Amino acid sequence: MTQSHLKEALDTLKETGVRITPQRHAILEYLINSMSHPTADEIYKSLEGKFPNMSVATVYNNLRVFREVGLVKELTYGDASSRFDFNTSEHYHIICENCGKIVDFHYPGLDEVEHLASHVTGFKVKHHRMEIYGVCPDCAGKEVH
Amino acid sequence: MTQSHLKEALDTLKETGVRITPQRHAILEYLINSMSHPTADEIYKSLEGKFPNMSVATVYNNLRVFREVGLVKELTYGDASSRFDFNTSEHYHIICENCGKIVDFHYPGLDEVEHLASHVTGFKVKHHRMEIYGVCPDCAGKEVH
DNA sequence: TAAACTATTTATAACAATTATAATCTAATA
DNA sequence: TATTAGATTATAATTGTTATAAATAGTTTA
Repeated sequence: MTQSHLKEALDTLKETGVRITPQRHAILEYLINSMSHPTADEIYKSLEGKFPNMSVATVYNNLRVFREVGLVKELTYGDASSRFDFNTSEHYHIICENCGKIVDFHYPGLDEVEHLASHVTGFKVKHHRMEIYGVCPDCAGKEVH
Repeated sequence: MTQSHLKEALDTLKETGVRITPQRHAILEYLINSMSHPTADEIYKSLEGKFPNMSVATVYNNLRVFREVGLVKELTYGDASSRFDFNTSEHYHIICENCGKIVDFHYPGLDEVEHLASHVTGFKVKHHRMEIYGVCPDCAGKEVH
């Protein structure tokens, strides 16, 4: 499953004329295998064993490239740095306010809300994002008030 | 209406023991009257006529104070800086991808989604956020591809 | 009211995430 | 092989935000 995602992603790069470099391959692979929605810096640190000379700029550059061809989504929450999510099927995120964990949450999609918003505001609606906030089961026990 | 919002907000500050300084009064007033979901810097610039010596730090500090007592919501999108929204009734935002305009959009609230998310993930759900993206009527005509 | 204390503002420095720049390196093409 | 374009690296610059310390204003207590 992971392998097919990677294969498809590489095909997308070929189709859009983006060269597949070792760094790009590794960043993509890491993103696909990671369930943790990593920051650019986390990716950078995780790959420095494999690529001791890789620059942070390379990570940022390529995340931007991936985003531009639609392979990756950038998630911005209140905290300092963006998180990156390999763009598979449509899904939302639920975020723990205690430990920061981000968990995928699949839901049919809110077509109705999009339609209503379009009707009320006159916008040509393209897409939407939603996050749910709460406390995860792990933190629920040890929560401090 | 605006006036009553301001009055209520000042009451909230009194209740929570937060001093009402001229700067705080002005920042609150600006936020309430503004329909544009301003950044900290926009607030700072808008008030420099009234408070030539006010520091940017004051704006940030007080926006944090307001957020902590629930008067203000911080909105973080993909772009560089946070936007601040006076926290009246529950509403969502629809954002123009062309000009960046943010328009309020009222909707009943997605209790059902919160419940489902809670059920599926085991989180104790607190709240959620949603933004809709598209192209506003003003930009729809002159859109470039 | 005066003195002591606390909160707030200011000015400035520090910080951290991201982007820009220029040089180097790699790969593709002629 | 020579030329060119694209990608990476190292580093500097930028920007939004936060931390710090001194100055100021407001509140409380004697």
